[in-house]
Amino acid sequence: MQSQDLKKAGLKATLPRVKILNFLESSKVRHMSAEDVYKAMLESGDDVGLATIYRVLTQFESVGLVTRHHFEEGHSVFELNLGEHHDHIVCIKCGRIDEFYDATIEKRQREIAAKNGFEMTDHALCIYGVCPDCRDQK
Amino acid sequence: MQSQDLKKAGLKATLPRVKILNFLESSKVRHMSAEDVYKAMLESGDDVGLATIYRVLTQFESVGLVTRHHFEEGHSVFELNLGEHHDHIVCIKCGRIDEFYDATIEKRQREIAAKNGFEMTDHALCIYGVCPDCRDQK
DNA sequence: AACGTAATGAGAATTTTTCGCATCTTGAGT
DNA sequence: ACTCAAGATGCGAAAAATTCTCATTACGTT
Ligand SMILES: [Mn+2]
Ligand SMILES: [Mn+2]
Ligand SMILES: [Zn+2]
Ligand SMILES: [Zn+2]
Repeated sequence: MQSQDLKKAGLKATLPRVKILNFLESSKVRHMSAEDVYKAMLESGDDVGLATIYRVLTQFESVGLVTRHHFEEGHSVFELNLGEHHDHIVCIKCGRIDEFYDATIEKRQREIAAKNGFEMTDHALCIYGVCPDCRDQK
Repeated sequence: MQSQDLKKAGLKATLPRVKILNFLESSKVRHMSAEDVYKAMLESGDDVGLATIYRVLTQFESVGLVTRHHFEEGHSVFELNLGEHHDHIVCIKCGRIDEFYDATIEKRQREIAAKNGFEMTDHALCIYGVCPDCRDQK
C-alpha cells in the first residue's frame, strides 16, 4: 500500500500523493517528466493539478522516493527510486534510456572527489550515443 | 585575433561574435551562463542583445568553439573549448567548479557503451559535493 | 465529529530560452 | 572604395518549464 510508504517517508498520505506514487510504481516506463505524470493523471481521470505534480515530485525527491535527472536541458526527468544506484546511457535519436552500474567508475569518482578535497554528495554520469536499433535502421 | 578563429570556424566575423569570443577568451572565470555573458557585455559598454548572446553561444557550440553543460536544472553553462576534454566536480555550497580528467573512467565509459551496443557520441560526468573551503568554514 | 495544520488547485508570475520581423552588417564581387 | 544580397542583430512577443499566491479543502489527531 502506497499510504504506508508515504507515512514511512514522513509525508501525509494525501490523495494526490497516493495517486502519483501508485502511478510511478505501476508504470512500465521508468523515466518520466512532470508533464508525463500530469498527462497520465488526466487520462486515468484522477485530476491532479500540475503545480501539485511538481510539488509532490520535489517532495518525493527530498525524502528519497524518487530521483531527479537532468538528461537534457529544458526539463527534469523523474524515476522511482528502487534502491540500487545506477547511471544512464541515452540514445540521442529515439530517447531510449538504458541503465548501468559500474563499480570501477563509482570507485574512481570517490577517489577523484577525495583527491580534490571534496566531500562527495552525489554524481551524475550520462553517456549519450546511438542505440542498436537506431544504428541498424540507417 | 578572434576574427580569424571565427572565419576558420565558418562564421562571419560580426561585432557581437568577436566581442563574445574575446570575452570568453579573456575571462578568468571559465564556466558561465548566457546571462553572465550578457551582463559582462553590458558592463563593458558593448551592447549585445540577449537573444544574440543565446544565438551566438549556440552557434559557437555547434562549431565546437564552446561546450555547453547542464550542471544544474534551470540554465545552461558555457565554457570556451580549449581542446582537452574534461569532467567537472561542483561544490553544492558555493558553486565552485573544479575540472578533472580520468583515463580509467573514460575507458570504462567507452566499454559500457560498446557492451550496450551504443555508438557513443558524448558523455557528461559531474560529481557534486562540498569543496574544501566550504567544509572548513562549518 | 471537530479542529488546526498542511496540502491542493487554478491561475498568475518567474525564469530561461526561442521566435518573428524590421533593420543593419559583412564580405564577395565590381 | 562602392554595391548588394545573404545573413546577423535587436527588440519585444512568445514558449516552455517551473514556482508562487492564496482561497479552499483534506488529513489525522483529539
Ligand atoms: Mn534510471
Ligand atoms: Mn570545464
Ligand atoms: Zn535509439
Ligand atoms: Zn564550496
